[in-house]
Amino acid sequence: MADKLADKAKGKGAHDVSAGKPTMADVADYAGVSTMTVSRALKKDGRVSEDTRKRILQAVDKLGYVLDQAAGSLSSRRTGFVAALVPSINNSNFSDTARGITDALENSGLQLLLGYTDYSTEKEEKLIQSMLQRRPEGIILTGGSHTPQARRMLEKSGIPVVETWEIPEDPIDHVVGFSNSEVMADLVRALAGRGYRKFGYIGGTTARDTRGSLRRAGFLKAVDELGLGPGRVISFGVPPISIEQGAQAVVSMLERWPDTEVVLCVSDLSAFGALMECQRRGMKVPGDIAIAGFGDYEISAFCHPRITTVNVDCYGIGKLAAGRLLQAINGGGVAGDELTLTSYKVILRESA
Amino acid sequence: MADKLADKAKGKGAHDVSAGKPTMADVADYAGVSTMTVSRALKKDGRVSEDTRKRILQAVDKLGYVLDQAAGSLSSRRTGFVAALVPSINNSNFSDTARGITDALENSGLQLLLGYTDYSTEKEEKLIQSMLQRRPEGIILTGGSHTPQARRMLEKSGIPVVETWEIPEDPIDHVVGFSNSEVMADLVRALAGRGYRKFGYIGGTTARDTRGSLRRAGFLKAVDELGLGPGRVISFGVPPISIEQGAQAVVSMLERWPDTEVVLCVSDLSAFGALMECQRRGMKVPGDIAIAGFGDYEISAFCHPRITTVNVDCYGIGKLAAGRLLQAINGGGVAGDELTLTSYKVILRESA
DNA sequence: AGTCATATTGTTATCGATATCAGTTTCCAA
DNA sequence: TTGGAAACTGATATCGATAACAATATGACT
Repeated sequence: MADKLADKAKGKGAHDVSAGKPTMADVADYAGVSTMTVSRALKKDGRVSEDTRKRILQAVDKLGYVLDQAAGSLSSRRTGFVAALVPSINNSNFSDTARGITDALENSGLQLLLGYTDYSTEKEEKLIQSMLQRRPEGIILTGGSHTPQARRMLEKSGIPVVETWEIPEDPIDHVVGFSNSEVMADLVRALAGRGYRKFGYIGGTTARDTRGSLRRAGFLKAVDELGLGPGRVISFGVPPISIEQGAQAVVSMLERWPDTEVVLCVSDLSAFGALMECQRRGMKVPGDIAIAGFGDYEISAFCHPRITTVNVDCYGIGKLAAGRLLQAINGGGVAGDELTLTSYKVILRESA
Repeated sequence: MADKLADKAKGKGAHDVSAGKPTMADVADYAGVSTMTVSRALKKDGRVSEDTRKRILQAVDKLGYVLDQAAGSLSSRRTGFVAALVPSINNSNFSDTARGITDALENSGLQLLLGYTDYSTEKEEKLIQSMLQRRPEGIILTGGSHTPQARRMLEKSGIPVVETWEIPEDPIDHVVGFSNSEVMADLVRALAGRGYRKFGYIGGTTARDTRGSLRRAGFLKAVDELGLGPGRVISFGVPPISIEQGAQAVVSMLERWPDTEVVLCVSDLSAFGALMECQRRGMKVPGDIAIAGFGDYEISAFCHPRITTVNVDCYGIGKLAAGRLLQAINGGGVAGDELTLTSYKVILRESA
């Protein structure tokens, strides 16, 4: 009733244009239609006559009206959000994936909620919880390791989930990724094919970076299968992997096993660090020692010598994952497989 | 009244737990309190007795309840969103800024909505429009160039705006940045101090990357002021700036002005490309030609030779911008200046 | 002319939380 | 004891949009 008084004060039905943000009701008043018609006019699919639509758009422009999606979400029960969690955005592999997701979402009307886990499942759990409060219509994760609580929340949420960048043993829902161990093993085989025999590996230690651990496992397995003795492994600290760590690790490698012929790195960044450190010490790459990376970062294609690596189509992972999510959200049932294997390619360049 | 019937059908007050997502009312029922008490219990500041809080949290856990922030936003009129637009996330300078923003927002309870403009003011305008529909409580932009429509929308929105990475002539609201031209000029002076006299510059052409244009302007101005004749400029295409462009541009530079002593680049990425290309051609850097970059990317500190550059504290820009935004959102009036100049530092290394 | 499909617009009832104000209880000082 | 502040808790009325269904107009077709 306070409302009625207010209305009276301003003149019945004449919503006050000057004060506060205009609402859809203001626009409706101004255009002489109901809010429902305004609502319809503002969506592309709305069935409204050209004439009234024009009138409404004029009113919108005149009043400077901006649709309030929070209100819309509540009543339509569709928030138009999609959540994606990546370990770090300060890593061009993952930012490429984020870009792929963004591009795939471009014309879907969905808004991306991006979060960084810092390679920590605990932080991932917290993020999942806070993301779910926004009622996203789907969620994209990196990797297959999650806390039990995180899994529970995701399962209960009832929204489609896409895990990326790995092939989890026990997937939650959809998967778009590749086998890190197998890809690394392929790289080992390719290099063995080039004649290298004494293999070294540089990578992180912790279980925190599961993809890194898988790559190391793939390295060890392949070296072993080729009968090239136990692989030589130098570990450094926790992710994020930096160039500097690669530089330090290659020094340790050379101290411990001076006759190492080729060093594979968990990431192009560490490979680059290793390469530069070798050059700084006057070593020839690949003459004195060969170096290979993982991830096909831009630098690897342009540094000197160019770095042998594996391209794992980071952008494509994001694009496919988001596409799969859209299918699951819109199409309801998904056609075909729940598992999408993404392509990868060993890229032999000059460094190994 | 339909409500009452429904209630009756299920048994008065006994919200159906098994079906659909539980709401706050379900939790309230289960815990034997009102929704208001549940609401209070779920915020840290809520004044609820320890006893009932525990009971409520148990109910939440039991029912697997997840707060719906869309509904909360509507009634509290606070969405808890902050929007940030960066030109590209696939550029470590801007992803560092994004990281700074994220970190500053960490414990504020605010959720970041991140968008990529691809260096286009048109796309920025579209993004601003769609972001505003989410009713963010503040917005962070990169750069000072915006479409008139974008400015209008921002001004009408009534939320605090922070422009970053530049000092706009006509700021919308708050600014956290530095003078791209002045910083580049400083770099020129520092290199002139090292004895270089014939200056070249590699950078983009378009007005699209205003920061790039400002840097070039600063270069030309400084070279001129030092009486070192007109600077030699090689332009390449539109952003994003790639390593490859730097490699190509340095070739053009050497063809056109073979006696160039030092080449400054709009970004470390192009500097790196130029450096590698020179090495590939057997040129000594800095012996035959010196190279400098801008932005202090990680590679510059580790490549061989290390690249002389300018650090512009990308992370700090993000952190300060978000801090400033928080002040404006919470504190209401902002203490002190609307303009925050961020620090920068010329870093002389081996390449120039 | 009458019937029915189509196009357009309106009415009503929520969506799920929180602000606000109003009770109720507790506890302590006088 | 008792008044009254402080601590809790609850009832009610929104917040601003949209779904679902209803109503009306328009026109085509038999």
